[in-house]
Amino acid sequence: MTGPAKKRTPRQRDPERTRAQLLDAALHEFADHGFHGARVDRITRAVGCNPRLLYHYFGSKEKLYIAALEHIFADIRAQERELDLDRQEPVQAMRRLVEFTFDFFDGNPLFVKLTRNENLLEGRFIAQIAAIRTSSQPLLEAIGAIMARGQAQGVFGHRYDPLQIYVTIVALSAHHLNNGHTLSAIFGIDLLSQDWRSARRAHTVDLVMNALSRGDSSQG
Amino acid sequence: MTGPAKKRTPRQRDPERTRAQLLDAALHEFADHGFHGARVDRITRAVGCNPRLLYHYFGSKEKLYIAALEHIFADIRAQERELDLDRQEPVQAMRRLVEFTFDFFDGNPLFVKLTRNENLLEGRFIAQIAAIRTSSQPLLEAIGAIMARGQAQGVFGHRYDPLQIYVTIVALSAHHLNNGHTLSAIFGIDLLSQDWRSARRAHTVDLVMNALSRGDSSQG
DNA sequence: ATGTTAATTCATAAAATACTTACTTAGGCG
DNA sequence: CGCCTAAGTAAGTATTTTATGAATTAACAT
Repeated sequence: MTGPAKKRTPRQRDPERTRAQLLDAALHEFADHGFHGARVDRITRAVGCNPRLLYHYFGSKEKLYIAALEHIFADIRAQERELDLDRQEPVQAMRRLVEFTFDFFDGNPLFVKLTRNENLLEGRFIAQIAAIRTSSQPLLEAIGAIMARGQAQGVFGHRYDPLQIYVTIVALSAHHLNNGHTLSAIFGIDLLSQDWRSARRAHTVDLVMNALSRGDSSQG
Repeated sequence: MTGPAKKRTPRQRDPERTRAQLLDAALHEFADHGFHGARVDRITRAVGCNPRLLYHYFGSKEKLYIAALEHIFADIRAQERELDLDRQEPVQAMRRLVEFTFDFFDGNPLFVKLTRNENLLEGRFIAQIAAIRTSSQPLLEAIGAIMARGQAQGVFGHRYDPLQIYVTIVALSAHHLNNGHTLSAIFGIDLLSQDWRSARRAHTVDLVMNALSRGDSSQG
């Protein structure tokens, strides 16, 4: 019976929450400014805590960055696992993968931005994250399996390298997000508008399905 | 002792050369580290000149960055103009455009890197470069013309939006360069190796031509 | 209640970093 | 020759930014 002792103010003494808030703020800061442009100070101010805390929980700016990177990559793994591609017909499975991939990038600007920055750094930190490789191997195998089944059934034509196909899907899904600002400036059309992105989605699905299909099926 | 007075070291008093060296060093520095990560000090040390000179010629780090961006974008314009797409048969013209685009990105890592960083900055500076929009309009028109001719001749099928097609070409050509480090780390395969890039080239040409063609022509 | 440990704050050290002020020298031109 | 401007140098400085050392406060088991 601790009766009135229960009155703990919610913000006080909540390490997990503080840590989570710091990580979330870091995610946004690194996404918006890159590793070098990110300011530790801005992160702590966004959370409303002391700079000292950041070092208490994460040790350094680098380690915080790595934690953020790891966190965001864990997300895509989780979502990919729900896809359940093996139980569907090849054509439908492939269409579903393409749509999922497109929508994932479209709906996760943080992922897109952090990945871009990590590539600017030549992948210096992603290599330090264990279990990043193992997570995506099943995906490649799933793609290979879909293609093999499709070929056996005669609905798919020439068999491409699964990795090429996956890179193609990602490329078509994400390039306009990765390079939206320069492309928009160059062509005077907003590639990041909802309209353009919707059109891009249809185009992406179209292209991939067209590439895999036998070629004598779909022409209108 | 004015005898050896002729000993003017070649680096002295050569403004054009110094300026060009600064710009070139800046190009590499900004490409390798991004705007925020770039160090003015490193640039001047690479040239072997005094920091003051950089400000003498360019005014500020920002203006130097803009100058570098402008410089690298001037390159692609010049090369694009040589393509001469209107005089070739549609299929060949399109193939040539795809190959050129692929090879351009493949051979210009500086362009790829600077573009990536400019997108990280949300295109803050590219908008300030006049005449960047006008330069790429002819390209879109050329693509539209090729597609119209191809359709009229019956060698191309359904007509896509030229901008979608161009973004597709660029996406397939550049995504593995833009995201090579993360993709390589994830899949455990070096996407930046010469072998993989060669395979990617064939794949890119294949996909684009396949997308445009009527679909009943090429299947082996 | 009390001693221990973890969480938090304060104050600031220490290192980079973009940019300047003040000066020197080179070389074209009358 | 001697002036004048542009090119170049030497040596800062003001400011920002990462990172800590030590004091303070809350939580919790005993």
